[in-house]
Amino acid sequence: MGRSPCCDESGLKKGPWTPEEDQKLVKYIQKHGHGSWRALPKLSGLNRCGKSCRLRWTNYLRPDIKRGKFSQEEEQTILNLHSVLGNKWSAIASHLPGRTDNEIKNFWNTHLKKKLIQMGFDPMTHRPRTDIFSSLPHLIALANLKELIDHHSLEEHALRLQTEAAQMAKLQYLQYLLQPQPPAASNTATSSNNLNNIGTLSDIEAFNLLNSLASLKDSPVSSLSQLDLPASSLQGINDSIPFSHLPDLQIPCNYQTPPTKGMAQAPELTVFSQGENSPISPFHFPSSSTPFPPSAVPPVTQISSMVNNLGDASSTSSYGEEVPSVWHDLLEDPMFHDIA
DNA sequence: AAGCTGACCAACCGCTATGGA
DNA sequence: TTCCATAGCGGTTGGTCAGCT
Repeated sequence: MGRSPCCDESGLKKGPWTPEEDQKLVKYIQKHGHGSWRALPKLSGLNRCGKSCRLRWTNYLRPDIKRGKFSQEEEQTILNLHSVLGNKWSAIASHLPGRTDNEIKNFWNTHLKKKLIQMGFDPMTHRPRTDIFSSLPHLIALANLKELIDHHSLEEHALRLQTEAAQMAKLQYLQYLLQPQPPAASNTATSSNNLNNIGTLSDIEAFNLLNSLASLKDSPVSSLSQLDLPASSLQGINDSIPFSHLPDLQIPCNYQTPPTKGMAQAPELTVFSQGENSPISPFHFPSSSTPFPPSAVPPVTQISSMVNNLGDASSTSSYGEEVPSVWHDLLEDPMFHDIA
């Protein structure tokens, strides 16, 4: 079966568009609409294939396209939506008026993805990257890290903290989405929760978020019921979503959220390690400097930077423990560099 | 000044989905 | 139901430009 060639047909121009071509296309569409893209090039006098015309129009010439740098809010929205939707660029673009999927995709690939990687996150899962720890068994054997093990396996602890923080971030974000909005902050939309704050997050997308959270059920302790979610807030999503059939969400740590008072103040989150009575760290989420609503990113960066600082033997991390000096020795070892 | 490198982004490629005959 | 044309989407490529050596 032959796919009809697009621009390979004889004589059709490819490559960058000239201002004259742009003008022809815009003039034609303004006068006649695009109608059939296949027929458009002939009718408008363009020596291009219809697909090329369509892309040029939708990605560049459309009058409602917003150009220029992405704002902080847009960046945050992209991060939030990507953590839920993945590489569904058109779905993400539908929440950012004036931005095209192509533009968002480019922005992601050239900026946001790198940012996440630099901060130690897997840009696809928005979770801490574990690959940097994959050589740990070698390193432990290499450096005889009894001291580190005595320190309650700091690196494992840090890794666990990262994972927990990522999971909590998602829960926090879900909780944020479902919070009832104070009347003053609400707009005219019928929904009464913060789903409005990222445009119109669809029911399906909210459901996907819930499902992604439901996958975190490996360890005991917390459940959805521990979230500060008034039953009425769930109505804002969709009555047809069978919440009662969702698996009970299991989070591998305790966490407490003081009752939130509308949107004015971000909830403070204190992390408790499983089975322990005191907080495992002075770790509050979100920190005063992190943007709100949070994506999966902000809280974890604190721990990530702490892990990155492990090589500095004299530093005391936000974790509150002195970094074992053995890390310093380890990093000095030439074999470490071979592995790394 | 020339060459190199990396960032950026418009455009293309190829696949899937959709709708009409 | 099948086939085909078209639209839409996400991944990739390649040209341009700025900064650095």
